[in-house]
Amino acid sequence: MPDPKRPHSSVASNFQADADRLFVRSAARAIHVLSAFHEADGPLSLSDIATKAEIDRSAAQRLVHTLMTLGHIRRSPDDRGYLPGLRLLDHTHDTLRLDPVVQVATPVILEMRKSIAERIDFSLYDETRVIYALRMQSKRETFYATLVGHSVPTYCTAGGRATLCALPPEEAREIINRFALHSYTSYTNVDPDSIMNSLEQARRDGFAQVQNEFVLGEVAIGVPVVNRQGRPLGAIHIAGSLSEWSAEDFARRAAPIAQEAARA
Amino acid sequence: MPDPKRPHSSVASNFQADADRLFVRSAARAIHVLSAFHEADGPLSLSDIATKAEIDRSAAQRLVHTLMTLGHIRRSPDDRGYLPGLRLLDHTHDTLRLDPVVQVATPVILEMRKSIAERIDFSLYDETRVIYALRMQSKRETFYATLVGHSVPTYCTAGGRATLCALPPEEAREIINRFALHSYTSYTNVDPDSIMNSLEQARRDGFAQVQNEFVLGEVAIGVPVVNRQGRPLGAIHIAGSLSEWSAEDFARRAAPIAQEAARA
DNA sequence: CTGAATGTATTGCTTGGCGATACGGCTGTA
DNA sequence: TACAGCCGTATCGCCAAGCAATACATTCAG
Repeated sequence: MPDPKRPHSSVASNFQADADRLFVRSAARAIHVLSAFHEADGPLSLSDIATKAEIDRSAAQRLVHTLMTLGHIRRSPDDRGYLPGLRLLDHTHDTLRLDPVVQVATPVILEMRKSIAERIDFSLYDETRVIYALRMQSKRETFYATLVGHSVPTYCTAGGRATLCALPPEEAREIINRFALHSYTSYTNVDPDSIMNSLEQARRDGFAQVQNEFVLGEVAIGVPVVNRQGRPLGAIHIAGSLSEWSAEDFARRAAPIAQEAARA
Repeated sequence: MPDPKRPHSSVASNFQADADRLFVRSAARAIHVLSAFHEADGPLSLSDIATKAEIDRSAAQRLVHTLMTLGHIRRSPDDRGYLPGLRLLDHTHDTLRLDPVVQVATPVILEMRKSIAERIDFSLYDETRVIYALRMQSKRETFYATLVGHSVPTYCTAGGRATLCALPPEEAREIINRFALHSYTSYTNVDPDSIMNSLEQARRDGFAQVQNEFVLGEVAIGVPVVNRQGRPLGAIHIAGSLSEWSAEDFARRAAPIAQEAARA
């Protein structure tokens, strides 16, 4: 029962099911502060951060102060708000460098690049999305979503479908259902049954192919990378432009390369 | 005066000059836990983390537990320790995507790639080091230090010297002195005066050139990217192999391209 | 000039986090 | 096969670290 003397109700226990005696709230709040930038498209003020992290301004002040002294947050160059700090990139490096999948994938991807000039990526599986971890750009790169750490949905991308098709169908379905399916282009497939069919097809072919569903004018094929038990760890994918390739030619050319790479 | 009843002396206030009433120790500790992986070369156990983060096992347990529920730490695939979690890559993406320097550098770098086939990188200045933020690999890439977030010293790399030469000499000197100068190769220049001379040279030429000092067989040139006040923000650098280029040819070829790019 | 932002600083109360300790399960070895 | 030494996990009582509220100096827009 809430203590009437408490100035504010403790209803919002600030995330995390209560009575987890090992959960350190301040630590989680610090992470929430950093995560506030996920929904940002420019520098954030203290109040912005407080809102997005769902804490009060005081907490935001303390946490931002702390994270700033550690280099994980900095003021924006024009002194008009806060930005993620460069020290975060050190953790990036650790994450990639220590990831066993990335470790073995790196030389293979570098080798692949010799056989095909298109854009090659390696991404890691994270349930409803895959996260770009290694990127080899092609000569003609237009948009700038070419950053490491970029993540895309599993249900409508070649790399994503590749990982899903390595799962038991019921698990894949569960993940697709969990998603708020969204039409990125007029070609995006948002029907769960139809997506399941694509997975079935990909399982037969040994690779997933997607055209126009996420980015218009793009054709991509993806091959899953699985562990010993057959569970997906990530995917290798190759993307090309539909103005240069027919879908069939692209698959014929790229799929064997990716498949061979995935075998290693 | 220390209370004799306190079971352990509070001498070690766990980093951070005391009496900073805004400093949230638990938040800092969480970051220290993540930073423990900087000195790791494989999965870490709880005790490893405790040691490297300079906290006790209990604290490590609580913090790791918390960070794990947030996806910033995970168990290693073979269940033999902890690794940095994939959620950290989301912060990577934010850091790069929101960085104003990266924002303007990206299209320029992508454009550059059309004119030269060697390895092109863009890195951000962080005092004693520069951190790789954008990477365009060349065809023949051998080692796998090709990851985003990788950082290298300022004093003996082309990108680093480029940023230093944009600083007032006394500041550059101060940063060089702060460094434990280390010979990466037998060619590494570890004499502060001599490094200062290289900076002077780079200032005259408009670009910094380094051969063999950090990686044997490699020649690289770097051009600083500065803000309106002339302070360094980062550097564009191009690296090639000494087996294919003479130092002079490489500079003649690469420097103008990089300089033009830096101007934007 | 005013009103609403910004970032910064202070304070007293209390609960969240602390550190010690214990435990069961592996693994390697003596 | 016993044992020593790790591992990760779980519990508990105490108290200072962290909390929320509040106040304030600046800056900027209207």
